[in-house]
Amino acid sequence: MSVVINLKDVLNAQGGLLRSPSLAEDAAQTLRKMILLEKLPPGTALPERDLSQALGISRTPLREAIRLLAGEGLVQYTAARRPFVADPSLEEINDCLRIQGALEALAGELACTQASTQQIKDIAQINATIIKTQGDNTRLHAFQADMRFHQSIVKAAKNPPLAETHAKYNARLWRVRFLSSQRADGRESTRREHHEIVEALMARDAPRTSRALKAHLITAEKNIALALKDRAAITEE
Amino acid sequence: MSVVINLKDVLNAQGGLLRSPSLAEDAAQTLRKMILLEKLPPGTALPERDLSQALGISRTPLREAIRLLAGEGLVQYTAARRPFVADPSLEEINDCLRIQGALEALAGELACTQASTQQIKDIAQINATIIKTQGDNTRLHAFQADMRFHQSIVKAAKNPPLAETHAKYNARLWRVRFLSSQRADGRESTRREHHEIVEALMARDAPRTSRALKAHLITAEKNIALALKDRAAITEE
DNA sequence: ATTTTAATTATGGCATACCAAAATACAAAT
DNA sequence: ATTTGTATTTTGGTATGCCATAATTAAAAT
Repeated sequence: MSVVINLKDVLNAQGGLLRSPSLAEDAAQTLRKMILLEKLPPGTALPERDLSQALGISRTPLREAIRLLAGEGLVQYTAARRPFVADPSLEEINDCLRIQGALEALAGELACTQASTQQIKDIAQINATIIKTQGDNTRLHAFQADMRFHQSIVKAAKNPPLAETHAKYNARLWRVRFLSSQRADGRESTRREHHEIVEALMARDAPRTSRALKAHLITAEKNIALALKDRAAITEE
Repeated sequence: MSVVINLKDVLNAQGGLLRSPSLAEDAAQTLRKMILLEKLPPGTALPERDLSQALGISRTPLREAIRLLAGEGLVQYTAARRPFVADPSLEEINDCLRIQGALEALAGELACTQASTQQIKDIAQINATIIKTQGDNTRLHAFQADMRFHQSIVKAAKNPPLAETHAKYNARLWRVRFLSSQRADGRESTRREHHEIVEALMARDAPRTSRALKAHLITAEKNIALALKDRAAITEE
Protein backbone atom coordinates (compact mmCIF):
# COMPACT_ATOMS: atom_id res chain seq x y z
CA MET A 1 0.00 0.00 0.00
CA SER A 2 1.43 3.33 -1.01
CA VAL A 3 1.25 6.45 1.06
CA VAL A 4 -1.11 8.87 -0.60
CA ILE A 5 -0.84 12.45 0.51
CA ASN A 6 -3.97 14.52 0.18
CA LEU A 7 -2.68 17.80 -1.14
CA LYS A 8 -5.76 19.68 -0.08
CA ASP A 9 -5.34 18.64 3.55
CA VAL A 10 -1.78 19.84 3.47
CA LEU A 11 -2.80 23.19 2.07
CA ASN A 12 -5.65 23.60 4.53
CA ALA A 13 -3.34 22.72 7.40
CA GLN A 14 -0.92 25.33 6.17
CA GLY A 15 -3.33 28.12 5.47
CA GLY A 16 -5.66 27.52 8.34
CA LEU A 17 -9.32 27.69 7.47
CA LEU A 18 -8.85 29.70 4.31
CA ARG A 19 -9.93 27.52 1.47
CA SER A 20 -8.66 28.06 -2.02
CA PRO A 21 -11.86 28.40 -4.01
CA SER A 22 -10.41 28.11 -7.47
CA LEU A 23 -7.29 29.01 -9.36
CA ALA A 24 -9.31 31.57 -11.30
CA GLU A 25 -10.42 33.46 -8.21
CA ASP A 26 -6.98 33.26 -6.70
CA ALA A 27 -5.48 34.61 -9.89
CA ALA A 28 -8.10 37.34 -10.02
CA GLN A 29 -7.23 38.40 -6.50
CA THR A 30 -3.53 38.38 -7.30
CA LEU A 31 -4.00 40.42 -10.44
CA ARG A 32 -6.36 42.80 -8.65
CA LYS A 33 -3.68 43.59 -6.10
CA MET A 34 -1.03 43.96 -8.78
CA ILE A 35 -3.22 46.39 -10.68
CA LEU A 36 -4.16 48.41 -7.64
CA LEU A 37 -0.59 48.63 -6.42
CA GLU A 38 0.43 49.54 -9.96
CA LYS A 39 2.73 46.60 -10.37
CA LEU A 40 0.62 46.33 -13.49
CA PRO A 41 0.17 49.98 -14.45
CA PRO A 42 -2.80 51.21 -16.46
CA GLY A 43 -2.52 50.28 -20.09
CA THR A 44 -0.39 47.18 -19.52
CA ALA A 45 -1.19 44.38 -21.93
CA LEU A 46 -2.32 41.16 -20.31
CA PRO A 47 -1.45 38.33 -22.70
CA GLU A 48 -3.03 35.14 -21.50
CA ARG A 49 -0.09 32.85 -22.07
CA ASP A 50 2.54 34.96 -20.37
CA LEU A 51 0.35 35.71 -17.38
CA SER A 52 -0.77 32.15 -16.91
CA GLN A 53 2.81 30.97 -17.06
CA ALA A 54 3.89 33.66 -14.63
CA LEU A 55 1.21 32.58 -12.18
CA GLY A 56 1.92 28.90 -12.75
CA ILE A 57 -1.53 28.04 -14.01
CA SER A 58 -2.97 27.22 -17.40
CA ARG A 59 -4.72 29.63 -19.68
CA THR A 60 -8.22 28.44 -18.80
CA PRO A 61 -8.44 29.73 -15.22
CA LEU A 62 -6.29 32.75 -16.04
CA ARG A 63 -8.73 33.67 -18.77
CA GLU A 64 -11.55 33.41 -16.33
CA ALA A 65 -9.72 35.64 -13.87
CA ILE A 66 -9.32 38.28 -16.56
CA ARG A 67 -13.02 38.14 -17.34
CA LEU A 68 -13.78 38.65 -13.68
CA LEU A 69 -11.61 41.75 -13.59
CA ALA A 70 -13.17 42.95 -16.82
CA GLY A 71 -16.56 42.65 -15.12
CA GLU A 72 -15.25 44.95 -12.41
CA GLY A 73 -13.97 47.44 -14.94
CA LEU A 74 -10.34 46.89 -13.97
CA VAL A 75 -9.55 45.29 -17.31
CA GLN A 76 -10.68 46.31 -20.76
CA TYR A 77 -10.33 44.84 -24.22
CA THR A 78 -8.96 46.34 -27.39
CA ALA A 79 -11.01 46.10 -30.56
CA ALA A 80 -9.05 42.94 -31.30
CA ARG A 81 -10.08 41.52 -27.93
CA ARG A 82 -6.71 41.87 -26.34
CA PRO A 83 -7.06 42.53 -22.61
CA PHE A 84 -5.17 45.33 -20.91
CA VAL A 85 -5.26 47.09 -17.56
CA ALA A 86 -7.94 49.78 -17.69
CA ASP A 87 -6.66 53.32 -17.84
CA PRO A 88 -9.65 55.42 -16.82
CA SER A 89 -9.73 59.08 -17.69
CA LEU A 90 -10.55 61.60 -15.01
CA GLU A 91 -14.03 61.83 -16.52
CA GLU A 92 -14.56 58.11 -16.15
CA ILE A 93 -13.31 58.18 -12.59
CA ASN A 94 -15.73 60.97 -11.81
CA ASP A 95 -18.51 59.02 -13.48
CA CYS A 96 -17.77 56.13 -11.16
CA LEU A 97 -17.54 58.36 -8.12
CA ARG A 98 -20.99 59.78 -8.84
CA ILE A 99 -22.37 56.28 -9.04
CA GLN A 100 -20.59 55.34 -5.86
CA GLY A 101 -22.10 58.44 -4.28
CA ALA A 102 -25.59 57.47 -5.29
CA LEU A 103 -25.05 53.92 -4.06
CA GLU A 104 -23.70 55.04 -0.70
CA ALA A 105 -26.43 57.61 -0.30
CA LEU A 106 -28.98 54.86 -0.83
CA ALA A 107 -27.10 52.64 1.56
CA GLY A 108 -27.12 55.37 4.18
CA GLU A 109 -30.86 55.90 3.81
CA LEU A 110 -31.53 52.20 4.13
CA ALA A 111 -29.16 51.86 7.04
CA CYS A 112 -31.17 54.45 8.95
CA THR A 113 -34.10 52.08 9.06
CA GLN A 114 -32.41 48.70 8.64
CA ALA A 115 -29.25 48.83 10.70
CA SER A 116 -29.14 47.42 14.20
CA THR A 117 -27.98 49.79 16.90
CA GLN A 118 -24.96 47.54 17.24
CA GLN A 119 -24.09 48.02 13.60
CA ILE A 120 -24.28 51.78 13.96
CA LYS A 121 -22.10 51.57 17.02
CA ASP A 122 -19.61 49.54 15.03
CA ILE A 123 -19.57 52.16 12.31
CA ALA A 124 -18.90 54.86 14.85
CA GLN A 125 -16.19 52.67 16.33
CA ILE A 126 -14.45 52.25 12.99
CA ASN A 127 -14.50 55.99 12.51
CA ALA A 128 -13.01 56.47 15.96
CA THR A 129 -10.21 54.14 14.94
CA ILE A 130 -9.54 56.21 11.85
CA ILE A 131 -9.21 59.35 13.91
CA LYS A 132 -6.90 57.64 16.37
CA THR A 133 -4.71 56.28 13.58
CA GLN A 134 -4.50 59.76 12.12
CA GLY A 135 -0.94 60.39 13.17
CA ASP A 136 0.50 57.11 12.01
CA ASN A 137 2.93 57.25 9.19
CA THR A 138 1.49 54.02 7.90
CA ARG A 139 -1.21 55.54 5.71
CA LEU A 140 -2.20 52.18 4.35
CA HIS A 141 -3.90 51.19 7.59
CA ALA A 142 -5.85 54.42 7.76
CA PHE A 143 -6.88 53.96 4.17
CA GLN A 144 -8.07 50.42 4.79
CA ALA A 145 -10.01 51.62 7.82
CA ASP A 146 -11.66 54.21 5.63
CA MET A 147 -12.69 51.47 3.21
CA ARG A 148 -14.09 49.46 6.11
CA PHE A 149 -16.01 52.52 7.29
CA HIS A 150 -17.84 52.84 4.00
CA GLN A 151 -18.29 49.11 3.60
CA SER A 152 -19.83 48.79 7.02
CA ILE A 153 -22.40 51.44 6.14
CA VAL A 154 -23.31 49.57 2.97
CA LYS A 155 -23.48 46.35 4.90
CA ALA A 156 -25.83 47.92 7.43
CA ALA A 157 -28.25 48.69 4.61
CA LYS A 158 -28.93 44.95 4.41
CA ASN A 159 -29.24 44.93 0.66
CA PRO A 160 -26.90 42.24 -0.73
CA PRO A 161 -27.01 43.30 -4.39
CA LEU A 162 -26.21 46.84 -3.29
CA ALA A 163 -23.21 45.59 -1.34
CA GLU A 164 -22.07 43.63 -4.36
CA THR A 165 -22.28 46.51 -6.80
CA HIS A 166 -20.72 48.85 -4.29
CA ALA A 167 -17.84 46.44 -3.86
CA LYS A 168 -17.26 46.39 -7.60
CA TYR A 169 -17.01 50.14 -7.81
CA ASN A 170 -14.76 50.07 -4.78
CA ALA A 171 -12.39 47.76 -6.58
CA ARG A 172 -12.53 49.94 -9.62
CA LEU A 173 -11.75 53.06 -7.64
CA TRP A 174 -9.35 51.58 -5.14
CA ARG A 175 -6.23 52.70 -6.96
CA VAL A 176 -7.13 56.37 -7.32
CA ARG A 177 -8.63 56.55 -3.86
CA PHE A 178 -5.46 55.16 -2.38
CA LEU A 179 -3.52 57.71 -4.39
CA SER A 180 -5.68 60.51 -3.10
CA SER A 181 -5.52 59.27 0.49
CA GLN A 182 -1.76 59.84 0.45
CA ARG A 183 -2.30 63.57 0.28
CA ALA A 184 -2.65 65.43 3.54
CA ASP A 185 -5.00 68.10 2.14
CA GLY A 186 -8.43 66.65 2.49
CA ARG A 187 -7.73 65.00 5.80
CA GLU A 188 -9.50 67.54 7.96
CA SER A 189 -12.59 67.72 5.76
CA THR A 190 -12.69 63.93 5.69
CA ARG A 191 -12.69 63.87 9.47
CA ARG A 192 -15.50 66.38 9.63
CA GLU A 193 -17.58 64.63 7.00
CA HIS A 194 -17.17 61.25 8.64
CA HIS A 195 -18.33 62.77 11.88
CA GLU A 196 -21.43 64.19 10.20
CA ILE A 197 -22.19 60.82 8.61
CA VAL A 198 -21.97 59.05 11.94
CA GLU A 199 -24.10 61.67 13.64
CA ALA A 200 -26.76 61.41 10.95
CA LEU A 201 -26.76 57.62 11.21
CA MET A 202 -27.06 57.66 14.97
CA ALA A 203 -29.99 60.06 14.64
CA ARG A 204 -31.34 57.66 12.00
CA ASP A 205 -32.03 60.68 9.88
CA ALA A 206 -32.20 59.24 6.37
CA PRO A 207 -32.17 62.46 4.31
CA ARG A 208 -29.36 63.85 6.39
CA THR A 209 -27.33 60.67 6.06
CA SER A 210 -27.91 60.65 2.35
CA ARG A 211 -26.81 64.23 2.01
CA ALA A 212 -23.73 63.68 4.14
CA LEU A 213 -22.60 60.72 2.07
CA LYS A 214 -23.18 62.48 -1.22
CA ALA A 215 -21.21 65.47 0.02
CA HIS A 216 -18.42 63.16 1.13
CA LEU A 217 -18.16 61.63 -2.32
CA ILE A 218 -18.05 65.06 -3.94
CA THR A 219 -15.15 65.95 -1.69
CA ALA A 220 -13.48 62.72 -2.71
CA GLU A 221 -13.93 63.73 -6.32
CA LYS A 222 -12.12 67.00 -5.71
CA ASN A 223 -9.28 65.38 -3.79
CA ILE A 224 -8.78 62.75 -6.46
CA ALA A 225 -8.63 65.40 -9.16
CA LEU A 226 -5.92 67.19 -7.19
CA ALA A 227 -4.01 63.98 -6.52
CA LEU A 228 -4.03 63.03 -10.18
CA LYS A 229 -2.87 66.50 -11.19
CA ASP A 230 0.05 66.29 -8.74
CA ARG A 231 0.93 62.89 -10.01
CA ALA A 232 0.86 63.98 -13.63
CA ALA A 233 3.23 66.79 -12.75
CA ILE A 234 5.62 64.35 -11.10
CA THR A 235 5.45 61.87 -13.95
CA GLU A 236 6.39 64.32 -16.64
CA GLU A 237 9.49 65.50 -14.78
CA MET B 1 -7.43 23.47 -56.68
CA SER B 2 -10.32 23.05 -54.28
CA VAL B 3 -12.98 25.63 -53.68
CA VAL B 4 -12.56 27.05 -50.21
CA ILE B 5 -15.63 28.73 -48.80
CA ASN B 6 -15.05 31.37 -46.17
CA LEU B 7 -17.70 30.57 -43.63
CA LYS B 8 -17.53 33.97 -42.03
CA ASP B 9 -18.31 35.72 -45.31
CA VAL B 10 -21.30 33.50 -45.78
CA LEU B 11 -22.58 34.29 -42.32
CA ASN B 12 -21.97 38.00 -42.69
CA ALA B 13 -23.74 37.99 -46.01
CA GLN B 14 -26.64 36.24 -44.39
CA GLY B 15 -26.87 38.27 -41.24
CA GLY B 16 -26.12 41.63 -42.77
CA LEU B 17 -23.80 43.76 -40.71
CA LEU B 18 -24.37 41.95 -37.44
CA ARG B 19 -21.11 40.30 -36.56
CA SER B 20 -20.96 37.23 -34.41
CA PRO B 21 -18.67 38.33 -31.61
CA SER B 22 -17.99 34.98 -30.01
CA LEU B 23 -19.73 31.76 -29.26
CA ALA B 24 -19.69 32.66 -25.59
CA GLU B 25 -21.53 35.93 -26.08
CA ASP B 26 -23.96 34.35 -28.48
CA ALA B 27 -24.67 31.60 -26.00
CA ALA B 28 -25.06 34.15 -23.22
CA GLN B 29 -27.62 36.04 -25.25
CA THR B 30 -29.49 32.84 -26.08
CA LEU B 31 -29.54 31.74 -22.46
CA ARG B 32 -30.52 35.21 -21.31
CA LYS B 33 -33.58 35.11 -23.50
CA MET B 34 -34.45 31.59 -22.42
CA ILE B 35 -34.23 32.61 -18.78
CA LEU B 36 -36.24 35.77 -19.21
CA LEU B 37 -38.95 34.02 -21.21
CA GLU B 38 -38.93 31.26 -18.61
CA LYS B 39 -38.00 28.56 -21.04
CA LEU B 40 -35.42 28.02 -18.33
CA PRO B 41 -37.45 28.70 -15.19
CA PRO B 42 -35.89 29.91 -11.93
CA GLY B 43 -34.06 27.13 -10.17
CA THR B 44 -33.26 25.16 -13.31
CA ALA B 45 -29.88 23.43 -13.17
CA LEU B 46 -27.47 24.44 -15.91
CA PRO B 47 -25.05 21.53 -16.39
CA GLU B 48 -22.24 22.58 -18.68
CA ARG B 49 -22.11 19.45 -20.79
CA ASP B 50 -25.82 19.20 -21.55
CA LEU B 51 -26.16 22.88 -22.31
CA SER B 52 -23.10 23.07 -24.50
CA GLN B 53 -24.30 20.05 -26.45
CA ALA B 54 -27.77 21.54 -26.78
CA LEU B 55 -26.30 24.75 -28.15
CA GLY B 56 -23.88 22.90 -30.39
CA ILE B 57 -20.75 24.36 -28.83
CA SER B 58 -18.07 23.04 -26.53
CA ARG B 59 -17.95 23.49 -22.81
CA THR B 60 -15.37 26.26 -22.85
CA PRO B 61 -17.46 29.05 -24.41
CA LEU B 62 -20.60 27.77 -22.70
CA ARG B 63 -18.85 28.03 -19.38
CA GLU B 64 -17.89 31.56 -20.17
CA ALA B 65 -21.47 32.40 -21.09
CA ILE B 66 -22.64 31.12 -17.73
CA ARG B 67 -20.09 33.25 -15.95
CA LEU B 68 -21.35 36.27 -17.82
CA LEU B 69 -24.89 35.59 -16.70
CA ALA B 70 -23.68 35.00 -13.17
CA GLY B 71 -22.09 38.44 -13.28
CA GLU B 72 -25.50 39.83 -14.14
CA GLY B 73 -27.14 37.96 -11.31
CA LEU B 74 -29.22 35.80 -13.64
CA VAL B 75 -27.32 32.68 -12.68
CA GLN B 76 -26.15 31.58 -9.26
CA TYR B 77 -24.03 28.73 -7.96
CA THR B 78 -24.76 26.12 -5.36
CA ALA B 79 -22.23 25.53 -2.61
CA ALA B 80 -20.84 22.79 -4.84
CA ARG B 81 -20.43 25.32 -7.66
CA ARG B 82 -23.24 23.97 -9.77
CA PRO B 83 -24.85 26.77 -11.75
CA PHE B 84 -28.61 27.24 -11.80
CA VAL B 85 -31.07 29.89 -12.92
CA ALA B 86 -31.39 32.47 -10.17
CA ASP B 87 -34.65 32.39 -8.25
CA PRO B 88 -34.78 35.75 -6.52
CA SER B 89 -37.06 36.23 -3.56
CA LEU B 90 -39.39 39.20 -3.49
CA GLU B 91 -36.98 40.82 -1.03
CA GLU B 92 -34.11 40.47 -3.45
CA ILE B 93 -36.19 41.84 -6.29
CA ASN B 94 -37.11 44.83 -4.16
CA ASP B 95 -33.45 45.28 -3.25
CA CYS B 96 -32.63 45.44 -6.94
CA LEU B 97 -35.50 47.81 -7.67
CA ARG B 98 -34.27 50.23 -5.05
CA ILE B 99 -30.84 50.18 -6.60
CA GLN B 100 -32.34 50.66 -10.02
CA GLY B 101 -34.32 53.56 -8.58
CA ALA B 102 -31.19 55.21 -7.24
CA LEU B 103 -29.37 54.66 -10.53
CA GLU B 104 -32.20 56.11 -12.60
CA ALA B 105 -32.64 59.03 -10.24
CA LEU B 106 -28.97 59.82 -10.68
CA ALA B 107 -29.32 59.39 -14.42
CA GLY B 108 -32.25 61.77 -14.46
CA GLU B 109 -30.32 64.39 -12.52
CA LEU B 110 -27.34 64.11 -14.82
CA ALA B 111 -29.53 64.14 -17.89
CA CYS B 112 -30.95 67.49 -16.82
CA THR B 113 -27.55 69.07 -17.32
CA GLN B 114 -25.93 66.68 -19.80
CA ALA B 115 -28.62 65.74 -22.28
CA SER B 116 -28.92 67.48 -25.61
CA THR B 117 -32.32 68.98 -26.36
CA GLN B 118 -32.57 66.42 -29.14
CA GLN B 119 -32.10 63.60 -26.65
CA ILE B 120 -34.85 64.96 -24.44
CA LYS B 121 -37.09 65.25 -27.47
CA ASP B 122 -36.33 61.63 -28.30
CA ILE B 123 -37.26 60.58 -24.80
CA ALA B 124 -40.55 62.41 -25.05
CA GLN B 125 -41.07 60.80 -28.44
CA ILE B 126 -40.56 57.31 -27.06
CA ASN B 127 -43.07 58.04 -24.34
CA ALA B 128 -45.55 59.26 -26.94
CA THR B 129 -45.12 55.96 -28.75
CA ILE B 130 -45.89 54.07 -25.56
CA ILE B 131 -49.12 55.96 -25.09
CA LYS B 132 -50.14 55.40 -28.69
CA THR B 133 -49.41 51.68 -28.47
CA GLN B 134 -51.53 51.54 -25.34
CA GLY B 135 -54.46 49.81 -26.98
CA ASP B 136 -52.46 47.12 -28.74
CA ASN B 137 -52.98 43.62 -27.60
CA THR B 138 -49.31 42.96 -28.25
CA ARG B 139 -48.04 43.95 -24.83
CA LEU B 140 -44.51 42.92 -25.69
CA HIS B 141 -43.97 45.94 -27.91
CA ALA B 142 -45.25 48.33 -25.27
CA PHE B 143 -42.98 46.67 -22.73
CA GLN B 144 -39.96 47.00 -24.97
CA ALA B 145 -40.81 50.62 -25.56
CA ASP B 146 -40.92 51.13 -21.81
CA MET B 147 -37.45 49.64 -21.53
CA ARG B 148 -36.22 51.95 -24.28
CA PHE B 149 -37.75 54.90 -22.43
CA HIS B 150 -35.73 54.23 -19.32
CA GLN B 151 -32.61 53.32 -21.25
CA SER B 152 -32.72 56.55 -23.23
CA ILE B 153 -32.84 58.54 -20.01
CA VAL B 154 -29.81 56.71 -18.71
CA LYS B 155 -28.05 57.21 -22.02
CA ALA B 156 -28.77 60.93 -21.88
CA ALA B 157 -26.88 61.11 -18.59
CA LYS B 158 -23.70 60.49 -20.57
CA ASN B 159 -22.13 58.33 -17.91
CA PRO B 160 -21.02 55.05 -19.52
CA PRO B 161 -20.40 53.10 -16.31
CA LEU B 162 -23.84 54.13 -15.12
CA ALA B 163 -25.38 52.87 -18.34
CA GLU B 164 -23.51 49.59 -17.94
CA THR B 165 -24.59 48.96 -14.37
CA HIS B 166 -28.13 50.03 -15.16
CA ALA B 167 -28.20 47.57 -18.04
CA LYS B 168 -27.12 44.77 -15.73
CA TYR B 169 -29.92 45.43 -13.30
CA ASN B 170 -32.29 45.70 -16.21
CA ALA B 171 -31.33 42.23 -17.34
CA ARG B 172 -31.72 41.00 -13.82
CA LEU B 173 -35.18 42.50 -13.46
CA TRP B 174 -36.43 41.92 -17.00
CA ARG B 175 -38.39 38.82 -16.18
CA VAL B 176 -40.41 40.21 -13.28
CA ARG B 177 -40.92 43.54 -14.99
CA PHE B 178 -42.28 41.81 -18.01
CA LEU B 179 -44.52 39.81 -15.76
CA SER B 180 -45.79 42.92 -14.05
CA SER B 181 -46.28 44.75 -17.35
CA GLN B 182 -48.84 42.15 -18.34
CA ARG B 183 -51.19 43.40 -15.67
CA ALA B 184 -53.53 46.22 -16.58
CA ASP B 185 -53.61 47.75 -13.09
CA GLY B 186 -50.68 50.07 -12.96
CA ARG B 187 -51.09 51.23 -16.53
CA GLU B 188 -52.72 54.56 -15.75
CA SER B 189 -50.24 55.47 -13.01
CA THR B 190 -47.40 54.48 -15.33
CA ARG B 191 -48.73 56.85 -17.95
CA ARG B 192 -48.99 59.66 -15.42
CA GLU B 193 -45.55 59.06 -13.98
CA HIS B 194 -43.92 58.90 -17.39
CA HIS B 195 -45.52 62.19 -18.21
CA GLU B 196 -44.14 63.76 -15.06
CA ILE B 197 -40.67 62.43 -15.82
CA VAL B 198 -40.73 63.91 -19.31
CA GLU B 199 -42.01 67.23 -18.02
CA ALA B 200 -39.31 67.38 -15.37
CA LEU B 201 -36.65 66.55 -17.95
CA MET B 202 -37.87 69.17 -20.39
CA ALA B 203 -37.78 71.72 -17.58
CA ARG B 204 -34.28 70.39 -16.82
CA ASP B 205 -35.31 70.36 -13.20
CA ALA B 206 -32.88 67.88 -11.64
CA PRO B 207 -34.48 67.39 -8.21
CA ARG B 208 -37.91 67.02 -9.77
CA THR B 209 -36.65 64.50 -12.32
CA SER B 210 -34.92 62.58 -9.59
CA ARG B 211 -38.06 62.51 -7.48
CA ALA B 212 -40.23 61.48 -10.39
CA LEU B 213 -37.98 58.55 -11.29
CA LYS B 214 -37.72 57.36 -7.71
CA ALA B 215 -41.48 57.49 -7.36
CA HIS B 216 -41.84 55.57 -10.60
CA LEU B 217 -39.63 52.78 -9.33
CA ILE B 218 -41.58 52.59 -6.10
CA THR B 219 -44.74 52.13 -8.13
CA ALA B 220 -42.99 49.41 -10.09
CA GLU B 221 -42.14 47.74 -6.81
CA LYS B 222 -45.79 47.66 -5.80
CA ASN B 223 -46.97 46.39 -9.18
CA ILE B 224 -44.38 43.64 -9.22
CA ALA B 225 -45.40 42.51 -5.77
CA LEU B 226 -49.01 42.27 -6.95
CA ALA B 227 -48.03 40.44 -10.13
CA LEU B 228 -45.99 37.90 -8.23
CA LYS B 229 -48.80 37.33 -5.76
CA ASP B 230 -51.26 36.71 -8.62
CA ARG B 231 -48.84 34.38 -10.24
CA ALA B 232 -48.25 32.42 -7.06
CA ALA B 233 -52.01 31.98 -6.74
CA ILE B 234 -52.21 30.65 -10.29
CA THR B 235 -49.29 28.31 -9.86
CA GLU B 236 -50.68 26.57 -6.82
CA GLU B 237 -54.02 25.81 -8.47
C1' DA C 1 -38.50 -1.01 6.48
C1' DT C 2 -34.75 2.11 7.59
C1' DT C 3 -30.28 3.47 7.94
C1' DT C 4 -25.28 2.94 6.54
C1' DT C 5 -22.03 2.26 3.53
C1' DA C 6 -19.93 1.27 -0.74
C1' DA C 7 -19.83 1.63 -5.74
C1' DT C 8 -21.08 4.24 -9.66
C1' DT C 9 -22.12 8.20 -12.18
C1' DA C 10 -22.40 13.07 -13.12
C1' DT C 11 -20.26 17.42 -12.92
C1' DG C 12 -17.17 21.29 -12.57
C1' DG C 13 -12.02 22.65 -12.58
C1' DC C 14 -8.07 22.52 -15.09
C1' DA C 15 -4.51 21.54 -18.73
C1' DT C 16 -3.48 21.16 -23.43
C1' DA C 17 -3.67 21.33 -28.51
C1' DC C 18 -5.21 23.41 -32.65
C1' DC C 19 -6.98 27.16 -35.44
C1' DA C 20 -7.90 31.70 -37.45
C1' DA C 21 -7.00 36.37 -37.14
C1' DA C 22 -4.15 40.03 -35.73
C1' DA C 23 0.26 41.97 -34.94
C1' DT C 24 4.91 42.11 -36.05
C1' DA C 25 9.13 41.57 -38.58
C1' DC C 26 11.18 41.45 -42.70
C1' DA C 27 12.03 41.85 -47.69
C1' DA C 28 11.44 44.07 -51.83
C1' DA C 29 10.22 47.87 -54.54
C1' DT C 30 9.88 52.63 -55.34
C1' DA D 1 14.55 56.52 -46.68
C1' DT D 2 9.75 55.27 -47.13
C1' DT D 3 6.31 52.43 -48.44
C1' DT D 4 4.32 48.18 -49.77
C1' DG D 5 3.74 43.41 -49.79
C1' DT D 6 4.74 38.99 -47.63
C1' DA D 7 6.26 35.68 -44.28
C1' DT D 8 6.45 34.78 -39.37
C1' DT D 9 4.99 35.09 -34.80
C1' DT D 10 1.84 36.20 -31.32
C1' DT D 11 -2.59 35.88 -29.40
C1' DG D 12 -7.34 34.99 -28.29
C1' DG D 13 -11.17 31.50 -29.32
C1' DT D 14 -12.50 26.90 -29.16
C1' DA D 15 -12.56 21.80 -28.61
C1' DT D 16 -11.24 17.97 -25.97
C1' DG D 17 -9.55 14.94 -22.33
C1' DC D 18 -8.37 13.96 -17.59
C1' DC D 19 -9.04 14.48 -12.70
C1' DA D 20 -11.13 15.14 -8.10
C1' DT D 21 -15.29 15.72 -5.81
C1' DA D 22 -20.09 15.87 -5.26
C1' DA D 23 -24.39 13.52 -6.20
C1' DT D 24 -26.73 9.39 -6.94
C1' DT D 25 -27.69 4.73 -6.82
C1' DA D 26 -27.09 0.09 -5.12
C1' DA D 27 -26.04 -3.00 -1.62
C1' DA D 28 -25.69 -4.45 2.96
C1' DA D 29 -26.50 -4.27 7.74
C1' DT D 30 -29.51 -3.40 11.46
